[in-house]
Amino acid sequence: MNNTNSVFSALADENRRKIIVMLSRERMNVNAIADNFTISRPAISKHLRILENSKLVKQVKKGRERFFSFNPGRLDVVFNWLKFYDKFWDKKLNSLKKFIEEK
Amino acid sequence: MNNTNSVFSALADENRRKIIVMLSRERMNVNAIADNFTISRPAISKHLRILENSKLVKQVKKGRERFFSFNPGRLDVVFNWLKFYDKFWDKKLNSLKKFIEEK
DNA sequence: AATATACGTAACCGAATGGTTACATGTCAA
DNA sequence: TTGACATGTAACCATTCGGTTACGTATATT
Repeated sequence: MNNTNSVFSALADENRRKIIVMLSRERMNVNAIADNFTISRPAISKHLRILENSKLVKQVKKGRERFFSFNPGRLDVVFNWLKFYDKFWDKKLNSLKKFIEEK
Repeated sequence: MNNTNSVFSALADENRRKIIVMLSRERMNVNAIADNFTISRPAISKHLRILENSKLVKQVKKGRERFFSFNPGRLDVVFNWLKFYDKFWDKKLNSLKKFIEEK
């Protein structure tokens, strides 16, 4: 699967988006992630595998645990695709200006 | 299907992303769209239905033709989701500044 | 050494996805 | 009004998806 496909389809699932938001705050092991869901741990494992293949998250093994963390750089795939529509960015300029000025 | 899901999964297909890019340049009828693909016209119709349900494109009937056009405002769904990760935007500020200054 | 913990993997299942062909319908053109 | 054209819809099919339960394996703990 090509990069853009893998990223967009990884993001097309609500549970996976939730995992990403969680991992953006702190790295977590599989059980810690699964505790936030009602679905089974193997189901979470599958989602993590998909996220990993899309490179939106990465994994480090530590003893018997696997710690997952968010790879924000991978959002560039989305960001770059969004750029195809220049007018979209024109419309966004004002809010982005505000955002910048607040920093 | 909720808004975010419908938009991200609409974007998860390469053919549909290609349709969006095409429609962002000009509105087109179904046959004109299908001419750019090797898959069948009914397959294109299905993709258009999905894009329409996600509100990424809209349709106007004119005689026996249906003209489809891109609804850029709908990309806000993606944009807004991307905002969950503030640090992502911090990193983007410089390039966006440039972009703004060029306008 | 025995047991508990943290995961992965396999096999399975129903539903959704992306494609096809065949046909129906509404509109334009001769 | 007959025929061509633009498109939708239905039925079908193989594959993928998101979930499950059962089991295997490596690492800690006692």
